Amino acid sequence: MSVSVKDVAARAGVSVGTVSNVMNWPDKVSSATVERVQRAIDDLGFVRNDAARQLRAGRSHAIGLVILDIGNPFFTDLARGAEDRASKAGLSIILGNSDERAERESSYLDLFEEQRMHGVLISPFGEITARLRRLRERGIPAVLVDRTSADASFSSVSVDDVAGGVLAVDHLIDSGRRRIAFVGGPSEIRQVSDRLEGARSAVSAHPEVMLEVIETRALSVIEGRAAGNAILARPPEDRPDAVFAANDLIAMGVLQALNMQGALHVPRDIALIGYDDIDFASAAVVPLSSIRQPSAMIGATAVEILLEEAADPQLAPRQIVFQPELVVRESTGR
Amino acid sequence: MSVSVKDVAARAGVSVGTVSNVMNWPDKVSSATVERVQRAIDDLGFVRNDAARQLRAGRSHAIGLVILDIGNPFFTDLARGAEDRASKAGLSIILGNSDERAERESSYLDLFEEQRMHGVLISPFGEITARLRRLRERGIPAVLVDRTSADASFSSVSVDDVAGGVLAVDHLIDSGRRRIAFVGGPSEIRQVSDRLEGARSAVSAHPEVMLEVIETRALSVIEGRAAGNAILARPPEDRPDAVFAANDLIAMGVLQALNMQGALHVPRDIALIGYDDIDFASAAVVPLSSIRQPSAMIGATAVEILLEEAADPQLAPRQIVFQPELVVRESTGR
DNA sequence: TGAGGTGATTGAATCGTTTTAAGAATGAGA
DNA sequence: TCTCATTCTTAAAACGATTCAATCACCTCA
Repeated sequence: MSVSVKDVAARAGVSVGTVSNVMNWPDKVSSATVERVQRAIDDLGFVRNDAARQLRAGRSHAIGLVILDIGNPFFTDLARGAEDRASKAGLSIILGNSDERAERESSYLDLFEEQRMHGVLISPFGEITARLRRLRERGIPAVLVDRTSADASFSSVSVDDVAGGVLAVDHLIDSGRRRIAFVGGPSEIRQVSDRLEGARSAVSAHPEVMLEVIETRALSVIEGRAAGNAILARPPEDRPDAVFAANDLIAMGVLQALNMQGALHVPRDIALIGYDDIDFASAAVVPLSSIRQPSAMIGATAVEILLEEAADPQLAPRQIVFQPELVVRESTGR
Repeated sequence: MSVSVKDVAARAGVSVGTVSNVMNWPDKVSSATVERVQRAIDDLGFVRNDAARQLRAGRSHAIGLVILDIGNPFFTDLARGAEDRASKAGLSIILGNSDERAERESSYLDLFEEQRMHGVLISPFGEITARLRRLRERGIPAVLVDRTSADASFSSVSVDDVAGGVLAVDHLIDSGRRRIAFVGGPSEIRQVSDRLEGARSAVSAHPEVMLEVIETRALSVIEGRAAGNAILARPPEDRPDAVFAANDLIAMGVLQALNMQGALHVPRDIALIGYDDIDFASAAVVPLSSIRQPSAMIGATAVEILLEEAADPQLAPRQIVFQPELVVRESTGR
């Protein structure tokens, strides 16, 4: 059923070793032989068996990537970046979606260990440091993405959410806003608390600016709309003149609520800035200002570090932190 | 560095064959031995090497899935359904995103052939029938998802988009609308033309109902908003009283345009129905009626068929077509 | 003519698991 | 005591690509 190097060797009239050399070290083989073997490969439609290669090599030619949520554009962009970088090194990416469930995360790590992956990239959900440590002992390096390693024992590539919060609020203040509401939650989510911390720190430099926090139960459009309606219900003098939403979904909800009645206008009465810069942000009724994270770059950099650690397991872990970027659109204009 | 069956066997004081039996055919081994071997496995932290298993088995324990667009919730839901069904059979899903690029699609097929996958699920983009045929000759079955096979030489699992068009327009007619506009495009996309065909067929049974087509250049929010503005610009007597959008993104754009000015009201003046039932549909300012496709079911069914074909390559290809479902929300109320 | 060198090719060993035929141990029945 | 079943267990042979020491062919130069 299947064609093997043996068949190719027989057809080309050479030994299996030579066939292997043609594929992996063509310089070692005379050009006449290369051509003859190549023709045999084409004639027979030979495709090498990766399992056999892997067994011999001791490790796979793929990198495992476990992400938290495949529905989140941030992670799919990250995966794309990782894929592009990996394919340059002749490696492929195996994508796993943990869906924020510890048992799924764990079963992907099992799979990746069984497959003797070249390395593992993971945005961790559960407590997996021990697992990763064991993988490393077995020669499979791991790099954290979008999270930092608590004890710095693993390399990580993440984004500075505190700086993002500063960026957003500084922009609001720069454009003349003085009463800022932070909308988002729950605050246990690190991204939320970091962004809020950034907001607080930006405000602290301006005594004339006030910051209030409107906590939501989730980072969804629905919750954002509820918060927006709550703002609408207040007497005008109690309303903020700017909203910093913890992510774009919240911002879209707030925008819908404020615009709905026609009583208030974004950005005239209230400026609005979101976070993540998802595709929908630019397609909103009023295009949303937002904070963009270099998602693809994170993926690419993580692969880069992983490759270096795979080549030299002695390397000290590194923590890479990217800076987010302000994207100004209509929703914070005047 | 790595622990192998040999090490386990040595520690448990049995042969490697027995260790293998403990893992794969525990009934063949006395319970005392099972326990002893199991302890050795745990003590040493043995994880079997999948490459070696695969090499011996001749095929991998994974199914390859190539989708068109990882950013589209329809496909991620489909992937989730496939994953759940596959894991019940002890198989894992390797997800590839072709991004509607022929060369990426092709390179995933290369990868899957090198890996001697258990089978391949694919929503095809380019012309790949010949490739799939070769895979089948080599013992790797393939099932098409979200597309039918032109010559019925492969099994497929898809959704009846024509029926979806009928569902949508019947619902609009049932709720008293008489002047319906279909908004979507480009018409080369099969989904678009099928849905329009369904709309036409629903209208043809009602001589009092008119259908017009407003073609867009893409299935995006922006294009939808442009179409909505075009409708707004018409004199009131020329406007449709219902819009059937080719997908939810278009529908959201139309909704934004119509609601923006406050001149028209959805659903009072114009009813609006979308297609796909994405998460954002229920979170829109006016919750969108839509046509839901059983995405997860498609994935699960495709895996099911694939497994049957993998077990018996002689099976005749089957074409499974699912029926879409009407989801009524406010946007088509009165 | 023969020693030495160079470059191309070979063939056997190897990776870690599963499978299978053969072997050992135990017990039952004659 | 011997034979025949019945369990369990073993050892060796796959699977297919890669690697590396060994061999071969050919050439150069003393």
